[in-house]
Amino acid sequence: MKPDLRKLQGNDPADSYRLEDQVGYWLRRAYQRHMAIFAGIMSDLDLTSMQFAALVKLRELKAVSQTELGRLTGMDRATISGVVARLKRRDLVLYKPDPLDKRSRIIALTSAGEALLTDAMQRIGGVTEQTLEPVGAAERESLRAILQKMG
Amino acid sequence: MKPDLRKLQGNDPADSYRLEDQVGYWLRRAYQRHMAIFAGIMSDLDLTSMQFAALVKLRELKAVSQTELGRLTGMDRATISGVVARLKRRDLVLYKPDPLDKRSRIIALTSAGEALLTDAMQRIGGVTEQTLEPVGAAERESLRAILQKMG
DNA sequence: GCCAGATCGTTCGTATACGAACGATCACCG
DNA sequence: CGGTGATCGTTCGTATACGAACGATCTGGC
Repeated sequence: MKPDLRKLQGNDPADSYRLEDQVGYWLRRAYQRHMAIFAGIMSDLDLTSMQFAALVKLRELKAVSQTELGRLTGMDRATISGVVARLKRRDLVLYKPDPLDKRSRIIALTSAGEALLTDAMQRIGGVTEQTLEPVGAAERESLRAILQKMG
Repeated sequence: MKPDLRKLQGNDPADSYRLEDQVGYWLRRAYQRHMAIFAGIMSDLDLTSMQFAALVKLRELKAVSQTELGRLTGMDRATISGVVARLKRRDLVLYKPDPLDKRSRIIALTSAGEALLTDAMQRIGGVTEQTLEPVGAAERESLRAILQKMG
């Protein structure tokens, strides 16, 4: 039975490799779904998850250099540069010179930024809830523990 | 004790929100690290993980329409369009007309594509191993189960 | 046989992501 | 003090990612 058209002597690891069995694929899928949920819930605020992350960090720290803000939110210098520029264009953040370092640029929230963030903050629980909806409480804790080890 | 400068009546959910506690953040970090590992191991092949995913699916299915290839690898029409175009430019895939549907474009591996994929396939185990290195065997299975539910 | 609606792939616009090279500045060491 | 190496932010080039609008084609129903 099961004639199986694949070569019988298939010792090539390639033969049994399936995209659907790979960690990277699972991570990507889950992250992609999370992003879609975020975008859906925040759509009328016109705020991406990276912009949100930057605003959250700014609210916590009041003022940080651009590169440090990138480091804290997991974006490299080139990436945070664009994210901050777009927030600045909408007057959600402002630039201040660093008196101690002429190279550095200090970023801070504007009141418009705080207001938008307050709004977003009220919905972020829904994003988490929808993202984790298929996952039980005990599993959520496992997930946290494992992903934190991996990051 | 603990004078805590924050408002004492702080019932605002915003006050306790920390980026580092969010699922989206963990997922992003883990995925980012995985991508860096992939890029490092495959660097001399000049192959991204999305290009790899496309080649893997093509090897499995021999020939698929472009949009279907995107669906199977988790890329939308606009994204797979660029990925396939870059593979075509390097002659790793070829285009064939679909005799049953003039709108459709069938994609298939070239021998160069197969050769490159064989090479990549020999290293992919290392990518998985490094990605999951901090995670024990039992946890790997938990991770798979949870992420699959979430995707 | 024809038309309305779905689907195929493209293109545009926008937003990450990140390596590399760059000029400006800083920090430290001798 | 002077120089060397590190760091700050920018810019360029490339690769995803995805919504939206588009022309071409297909499909089902009448």
